Amino acid sequence: MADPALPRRRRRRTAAAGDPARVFAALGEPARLRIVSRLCDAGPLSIARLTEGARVSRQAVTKHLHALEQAGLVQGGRAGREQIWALRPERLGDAQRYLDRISQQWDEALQRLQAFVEDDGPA
Amino acid sequence: MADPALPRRRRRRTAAAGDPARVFAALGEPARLRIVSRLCDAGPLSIARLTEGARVSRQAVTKHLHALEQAGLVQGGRAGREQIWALRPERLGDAQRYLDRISQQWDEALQRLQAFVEDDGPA
DNA sequence: TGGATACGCAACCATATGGTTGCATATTGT
DNA sequence: ACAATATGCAACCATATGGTTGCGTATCCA
Repeated sequence: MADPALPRRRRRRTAAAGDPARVFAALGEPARLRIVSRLCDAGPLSIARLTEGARVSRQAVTKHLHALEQAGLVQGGRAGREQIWALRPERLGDAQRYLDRISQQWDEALQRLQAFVEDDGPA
Repeated sequence: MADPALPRRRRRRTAAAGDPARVFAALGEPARLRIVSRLCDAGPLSIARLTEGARVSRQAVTKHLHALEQAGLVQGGRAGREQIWALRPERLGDAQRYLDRISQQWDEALQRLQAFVEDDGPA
């Protein structure tokens, strides 16, 4: 990590890996999804910087950041008088893998259906 | 702006592909995520069948199904006195691709950071 | 036909959620 | 020290959300 603002690993109170709904819920709010997106391609940003691009107040942004933190998607740390928030891509990976898994289940279900049709279907 | 001269696009009640937050919000409710998961590996199910596995009332399940429909994740149809709901995997694919995209942005940001460190960093 | 099954609709309720404003605190820089 | 900046905290508010119950309707089947 190049950013000295990021504190040491603080793994508390964040969503467990086996809680995909929490991550999806966090991403399900347009303002929050935007924050995640911005952190994704701009790197760690302060609350003030994040508020610049948003249409809501600083406090609203702060609340969203806390929600994202609860979901394990972002992590914050202080740098002087600023609080810097950074993306934490692990949970995004979790969400991806979850979608992959149920998509695969869907494909398997389709295959089972095909097998059933071939077996029992119209002669 | 929609030019009135252009052929009108089919207006859908369901979420547009470019509305990932809506899909994530739909998946962000544990009960709904469970419904999606069940439809994924069990195939189309009636409301009664879906209610069997749920801890909430049939009406709650119905509401969730409507929410999922709004997000474009499921589609319902009648079969006699039953209403059958089926998964609609396209939106899941959209969500997957969205996560892929921002994950990739994150990777590119990391690479930019590395390039910056190599260029300007401690000699 | 009549009962059982499957569902839709509407009203209602408690809480969660997203947003705001006001004010206090800490940090920076002159 | 002082003003400006960046943030935290708490109260407050309107609406959305998830859940329930009650009741009416359609369909299946004996």
